[in-house]
Amino acid sequence: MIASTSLDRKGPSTVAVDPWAPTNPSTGRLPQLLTDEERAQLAIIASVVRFKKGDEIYRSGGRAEAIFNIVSGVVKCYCDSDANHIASFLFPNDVFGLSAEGVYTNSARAITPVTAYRLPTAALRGRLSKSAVLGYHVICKLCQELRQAQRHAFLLAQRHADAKIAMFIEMLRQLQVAKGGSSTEIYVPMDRSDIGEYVGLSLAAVSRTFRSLVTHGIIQTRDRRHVKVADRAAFENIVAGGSARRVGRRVKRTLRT
Amino acid sequence: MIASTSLDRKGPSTVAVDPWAPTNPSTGRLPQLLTDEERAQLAIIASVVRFKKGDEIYRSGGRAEAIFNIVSGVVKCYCDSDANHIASFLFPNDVFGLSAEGVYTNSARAITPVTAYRLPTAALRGRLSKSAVLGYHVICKLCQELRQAQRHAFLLAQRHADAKIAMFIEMLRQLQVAKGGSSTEIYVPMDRSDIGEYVGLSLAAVSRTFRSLVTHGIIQTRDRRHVKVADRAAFENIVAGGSARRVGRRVKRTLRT
DNA sequence: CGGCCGGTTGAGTACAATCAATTCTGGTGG
DNA sequence: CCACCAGAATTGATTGTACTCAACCGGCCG
Repeated sequence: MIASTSLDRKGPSTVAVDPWAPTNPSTGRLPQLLTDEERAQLAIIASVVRFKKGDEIYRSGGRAEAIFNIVSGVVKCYCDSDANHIASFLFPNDVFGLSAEGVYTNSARAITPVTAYRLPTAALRGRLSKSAVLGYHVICKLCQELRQAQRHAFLLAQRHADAKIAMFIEMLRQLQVAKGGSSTEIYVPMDRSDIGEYVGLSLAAVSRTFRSLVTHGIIQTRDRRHVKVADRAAFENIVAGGSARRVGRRVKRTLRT
Repeated sequence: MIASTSLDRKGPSTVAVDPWAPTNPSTGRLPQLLTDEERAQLAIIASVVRFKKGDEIYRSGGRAEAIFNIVSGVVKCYCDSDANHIASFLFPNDVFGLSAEGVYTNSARAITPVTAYRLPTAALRGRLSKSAVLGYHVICKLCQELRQAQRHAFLLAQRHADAKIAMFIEMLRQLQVAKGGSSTEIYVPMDRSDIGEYVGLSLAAVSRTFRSLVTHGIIQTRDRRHVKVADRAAFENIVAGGSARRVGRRVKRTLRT
């Protein structure tokens, strides 16, 4: 039950901005929230768990005995009712395991091999009742997730498929930049069907939209999991709500007719 | 700057469930989170503010110097970029004023007359750094808002207008029940256009969908702001993803053809 | 009384869902 | 190493739904 020290990690790790502290010009990268001290403290109550691609981590309605903090890999949280809607993708440094009244409110599954810290809720509550600083850091992280959920809702509210996909790609790009990765070639860890369930489109529509963006010269795809933005101006126009057709051919049909 | 005592309120007030404490069979009503002591403490740093219907409370990008806790009335939080998407409606006992790096991340406007506590962030941070218990209560409330945002995303991901509207009505009903109000006649404080911006439909589609639900006998409308669920079974079927057409006429076109 | 605002209704159109056929890709075993 | 297979992804054809544009209604206020 003690965190393995074979990982070159000091313990659970999260990144987020403080909601209230004004910062100098933001770099796009996010600072580590927890102090080394806190991470070491949390490591004591944490265990390290691994999941294979496709493994279920927990199921909606199950007793919520732990929350998780991702070390490496990608996880999806989804509603298994109805049309398997994906509520969020979670990446290294993210925390997941949202519950209410001791019961998980959604299901989670690894979409790549995953290594994570598992933090029993009982022990965590104990820490939280003692350390106001740790509580403050948790608040910062929750605010971050709340903003992320609102961005997701905004994405879902877009009417045009190309706007949804472009926003989704932009989201991945920003994540990658925040981690210090390349900002030109974007890695897409999830498959088309997961993307569809996240952005609210059918699998076929996702595929068509990618193709359309490519043929309009807005993005390039090296393979299914690597995307580059080719025409940044047009791309950002679409993210802001314009459609590929409008952009591609100078306001073709939308203003005429 | 001191909270007026003319209100019969003890101070800021929030309701939510503890994410981790297992509870006895949930009643649907939510418990007060804060102790009288905490509310009194917060009242010291809070001031009471009032807004008229339509007033802007803060604007996206403005310096976030306070968060708000609603005493009475309804507020909408929205992105003013693009197509005025509404991120959330906020009701009495709710908290709003989400920010990042000291700047509001969306705009807020009163859609009815509103009374609220205004809590300066500086003072609040001071409290949070001292009281782990208060921090824990804030965490509970944030988890609540996070679940709410995920429900919103789920609603937006629905493909059929009637499912969106039915889920929206159900959301209002649950809110009203949680406050101990009637569970039969549901009060709808916002106008059609706000509903459209929240559920991701055009004003016209919202209007049509209400009409369609009425003519199918699923709901009744006393006036624009009062709705009753007439056929609960059919209604819940729609909330679960079925369409009014399928329900109204025994799986008409969806399974045939 | 007239104008305005929120809302309703109608006609035509665009876009994504659906269903289905086909290709691509990565993995496995001969 | 290649043939093969299964699942993922693409593409095509058709249909349905919600958007757009536009006219119209009804209450409210000046």
